[in-house]
This record gives sequence, structure tokens and C-alpha cells, in this order.
Amino acid sequence: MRFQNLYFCRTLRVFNFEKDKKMSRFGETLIRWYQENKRDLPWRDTKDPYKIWISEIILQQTRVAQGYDYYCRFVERFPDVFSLARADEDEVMKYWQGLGYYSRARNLHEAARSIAARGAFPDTYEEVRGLKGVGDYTAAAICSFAYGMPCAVVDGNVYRVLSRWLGIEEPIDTGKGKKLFAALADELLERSAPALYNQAIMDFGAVQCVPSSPSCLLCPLADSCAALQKGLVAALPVKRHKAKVANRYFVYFYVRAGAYTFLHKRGAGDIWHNLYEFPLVEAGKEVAEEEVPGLPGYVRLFGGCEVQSVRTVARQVKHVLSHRVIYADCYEITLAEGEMPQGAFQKVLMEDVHKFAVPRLISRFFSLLLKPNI
DNA sequence: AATCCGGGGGT
DNA sequence: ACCCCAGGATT
Repeated sequence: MRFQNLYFCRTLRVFNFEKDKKMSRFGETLIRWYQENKRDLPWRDTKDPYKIWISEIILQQTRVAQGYDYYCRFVERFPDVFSLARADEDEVMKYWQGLGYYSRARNLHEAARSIAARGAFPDTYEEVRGLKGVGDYTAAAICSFAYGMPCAVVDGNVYRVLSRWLGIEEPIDTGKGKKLFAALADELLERSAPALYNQAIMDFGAVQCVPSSPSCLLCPLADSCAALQKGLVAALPVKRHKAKVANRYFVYFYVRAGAYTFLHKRGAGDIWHNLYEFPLVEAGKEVAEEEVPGLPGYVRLFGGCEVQSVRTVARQVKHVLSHRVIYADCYEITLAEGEMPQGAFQKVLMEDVHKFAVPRLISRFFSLLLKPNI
């Protein structure tokens, strides 16, 4: 018994020794790869926690190519946390227009105000993690990049790189899987250079260890990659199946009353919170053209005002969100000049609609309406 | 643990 | 079509 135990301990020690050697090569290899292959990105030129924070929020579920220009415009207009805190929320939303996941912008603004009230950007992990819109990933990113703290980031890239290199088939989108990968990431973190290591593993995942058909022949970690040896590269990481998305049917009304139109600000508890749109009727199913209010034979009123004419602008425009598919119609309806329909509408000069933050779908309607019909 | 929240690009 | 992206909040 004692012998067995001794043997076990010795095996474990040897195993750990081998593992440590392999693990330290992992970090060194990634950092070497990064130094030769890294992309030059504006948020990497700074240690300003504010700018790093902005970049991390923008890059949540967003590719670098998509967020790049937004970051540049955002930090130019809001160069520090105080300018962001002072700004009107509508303007912040306008700078976010088109990026999606608009709660990021609202939380960013709210957090900026709490930071400004506090006087300075938080400098402990717990306080950074406590900011609205900052989760485990973003807190680790800010604290390692800005302050050099030994916090391992775990994002989509890290899940992929670790699951493949270690050959782990545990699903990454369960509580158990998340805990496992967080522990592994922490164990593998290169503590002598946390910021460099974190950047390296994420860039490595984004550029080399890509989701589909990575170039394993050229990979510096090919020798030690468990997935490559087991033929599991394409199968990893494992994710649970996603729920099917439901459809929604929107009917929008571009209302003309002289030079004015009407916009509605969306409320909480649904998509596009605090963005603007045309007056909307949501239907449970597809609405036939003949059934639209205002068309001959049906209701000729809009918000209590008589509808003078109706024109079809667009029908069944498909707009895909992360978990909904919207089929949207848009009708132009004309009211007498000076009419003010009942409802929570804002009367806006048509030439001023571009000043409002609107979802992509609505900005598409704008461009349809500004172009002469062909 | 599930669901919600956008938009764009790659395959 | 389907997947993924420097995820987080809510229920």
C-alpha cells in the first residue's frame, strides 16, 4: 500500500514535470508565433484602460474587421471616460448604430457615468468585473492588457485553441465545460507575460487555428496538438446544438405629412432597445398586401388621421438576427400636412432622420426611400 | 441551464 | 443554410 502510494506520487510528479515542460513550450510557442504574425491594431498601442475597455466591448462577438472603424470613430468622439459620461445616450447609440447588440452601448454609457462619478477607472479585478457589461472575459482582458495582471482570457478563440491542442471533447457551452476551460486557461497562462500571452493565444485562434480547415501543416504547435494526432481538429470544439429561431412579422409605415415623418423609440424588453424606427404594427404571421390598413376596403386611418394615399415601398424583407428572423414590409402612407397622429411618435423632418440611431433594417428602408424608384 | 440580444463574413 | 465572431445579462 505504501509502495503503491509512493509509486503513484512519483508518477504524478514525473507526469507534472513533463506536463509543465510541454505547457511552458505552449506559451513560448504562441508568443513567438505572435511576435512574427501579430496584426497592428490601434488598441494595442495603448495601456489606457478606458480605450482598452472600449475596444473590448466593441469586439464582443464582433470581428476585428467589423469593429475597427467603430473603435476609431468612438474614441475620437469620446477620448476619455468623462466625455463619454457627459454625452447624451442618443448620441452614444448613434455611434453604435449598425454594430448590433445595442445593450453593449447602453451598458457602456451607464458604466462610464459610474466611473466618472467615482473619479477614475477602476484598477482591481473585482471592480473592473463589476462594471456593467463587463464579464469574465472582458475583465481579464482589461486587467491583463492595461495593468499586466495574471488573468487568463477565455474567449471563442481560446476555447478552440485549447480544446484542439489538448484534445478535449467536453462541450464548451455548458457550466461544466466553461469551468474546465477557465481552469485550463489559468493553468496555461504565461505568468511572466500575461498581456502578451493573452494577445498571442487570441490572435493565434483568429489567424492560425481557425474554425474551419486550419493549415495544420504550417502550425507551430502541430507536433504537440492532440486533436491533430486524433483526427479531431474539425470536430473541436464541441458545442451543444442551438435552438431553432422563430420568425417575426413587422409592418412599418413611412408616414408623410408635408416635410415631416414620424419615428418611434423602441422600449425595453425586446430587440433594438432605445433605437428608433418607423411606426410599426407587428403581426403574428405574414400580412398580405390586401390586408394592410389604409389600403382600399380596409381602415383608412392612421393614429386617428385620415390616410390620403398608400404606396408599397418594400415587402417581405428578410432580416436575420441572432435568434429571430424578421420579415418586414414597409408602406408609405400620406397624411394631410400638419397632421399629428396619436401615439408615442416623434415628429421629424425627413431630412433629419439620419440623426437618429436606427437598426440596420430601418437604415435600409431609408436608403430605399431616398433613392428614386426604378 | 436556457434564452435573449445584431450584424456581417466565410464556407 | 449554417457557422462563427476579443460575450454578457436576464430569467
